[in-house]
Amino acid sequence: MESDLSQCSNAVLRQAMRRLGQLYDEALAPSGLRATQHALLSTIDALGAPTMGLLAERLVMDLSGLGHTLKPLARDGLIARLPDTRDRRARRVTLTELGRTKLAETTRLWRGAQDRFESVFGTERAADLRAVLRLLVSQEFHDAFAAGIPLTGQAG
Amino acid sequence: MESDLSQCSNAVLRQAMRRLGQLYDEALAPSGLRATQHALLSTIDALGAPTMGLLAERLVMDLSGLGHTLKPLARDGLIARLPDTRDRRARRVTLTELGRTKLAETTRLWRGAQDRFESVFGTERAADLRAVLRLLVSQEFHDAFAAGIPLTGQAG
DNA sequence: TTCGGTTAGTGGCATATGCGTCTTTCTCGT
DNA sequence: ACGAGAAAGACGCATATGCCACTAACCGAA
Repeated sequence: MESDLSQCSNAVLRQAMRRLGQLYDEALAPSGLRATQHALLSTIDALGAPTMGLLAERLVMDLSGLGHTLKPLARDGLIARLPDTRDRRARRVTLTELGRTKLAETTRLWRGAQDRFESVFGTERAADLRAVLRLLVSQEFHDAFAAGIPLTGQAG
Repeated sequence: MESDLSQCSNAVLRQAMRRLGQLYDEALAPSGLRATQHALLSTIDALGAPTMGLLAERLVMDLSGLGHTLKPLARDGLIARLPDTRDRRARRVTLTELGRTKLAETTRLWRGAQDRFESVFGTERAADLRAVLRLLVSQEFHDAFAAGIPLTGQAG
């Protein structure tokens, strides 16, 4: 029937997220951090000392949601929020020494899960999946959806 | 670099979920329900009067997580949890009259979002995406991942 | 029948996120 | 320089979920 969950892109995406999230979380468990937290630390590290806004944009997250998510990491001393000297409204998020150490640890564990996923699911299939998801996350798709105009046929 | 988020299947999947979830939620907003709640009602309806366990399995959710998620729906009178006469431990989840009415409403709104997504993202691309995600959610993949053995090359 | 192990749910605790509202700053146009 | 409106976060509130510990029921084997 048309209400079959497997036909709803959003529902299937959510199920997949729960499943894969569990696998990655399991792999990262020894570090005490979740996969989402590793992604957070990793992105902060990659951006240097991003403002909340930039970080939220990169993670495709709501600004306030990001704020909530960062709290446990700040509480545990893995990150710090420094005031921006240029714009006193802004906050620069940075990794602490402890945060950098933790990131090194979670990165090692993450790589294990990532490699395992690739080899089991198939390197090519995994790469294709990421490509399609990246398109889904892209600004082009977002704009196209808002306008109700089909995406121009770029590689997906 | 290898820690680039776009290279992490799990991270990209999560970003895509946030993005798509927002679009579907927006479409369902007039009903006052979230996309996740519509999926819940829809699945309950499709299964008739499933036990919590069966429902959780179908939704690829944790049993207790499902219990929490059902609370708002029960509070608002959209579903009811009836004791199973055969097994007094089990609970049968069913839609109330109000729940059925609400489901009809959300289904209409959901179809709008679904159609829009298909036409913008591309019918074929959307179908392919769902197929890959279904494979990711499948028991075969789960078992293969646990064993560390590559999936046999079925269509994906 | 009775005891031990298993199964179905519940509740507490914690993270993950979005929305709306409020405060503090910025930025401009005049 | 001043005031209106935009921009960056902070917070409370609510849903989404998972893990663990605990209780109530079931189910076989002895």
